[in-house]
Amino acid sequence: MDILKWLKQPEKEFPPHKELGHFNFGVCGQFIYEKSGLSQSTISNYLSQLQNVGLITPTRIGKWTYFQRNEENINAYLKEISRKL
Amino acid sequence: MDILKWLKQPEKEFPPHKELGHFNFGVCGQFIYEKSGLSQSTISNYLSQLQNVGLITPTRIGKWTYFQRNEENINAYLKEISRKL
DNA sequence: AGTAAATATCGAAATATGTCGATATAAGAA
DNA sequence: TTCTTATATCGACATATTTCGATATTTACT
Repeated sequence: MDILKWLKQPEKEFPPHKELGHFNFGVCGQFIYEKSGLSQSTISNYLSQLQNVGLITPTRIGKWTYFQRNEENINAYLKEISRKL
Repeated sequence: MDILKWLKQPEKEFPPHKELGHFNFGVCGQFIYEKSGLSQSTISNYLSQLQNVGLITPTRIGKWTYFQRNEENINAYLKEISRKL
């Protein structure tokens, strides 16, 4: 599952958001679900775990929730990994 | 389990090797086992998995097998992780 | 109020991982 | 050759992770 990777370049990986017209808040869950090939519940579960550990930040706008990378925490996590390895 | 981390600075983490007198080939499995608090079979299993994926390199000398970090592969792995994240 | 779309939650099943004890193998020492 | 020590392998079990379908919740639209 390459969700975090996809979120690096949303315009490259996903169709445009009809309502919003931009990716400033990341990508809506529906698109991630559709691209993933997994079930909606599985993806929702993934996304909420990524939220819980702080690697992505959700923004709800109307019916949609957009998910964007939290670069700060991702970098901190990478540093932690490189300390462990 | 911080085996890879321990192997970064063997002189700091382990007693000296009686027979060898240095850590040029890394640290013997026995010391890693003793420090770990896990069973010998578990540690041997860990070590062989780390070998299989190329993150450590074993050197058998007499009765002992010494394990050292494979910095090249560790760095490649870190890069791969940072691409995925 | 009623319906539809996006997302979240719950419980279950399948699979993977971590860990062990017992046993095997390899090498040096007696 | 036999014994001891270091390491590897095997089979089993417990726990964790992945994934699902069903259902609940939230929000907008009719």
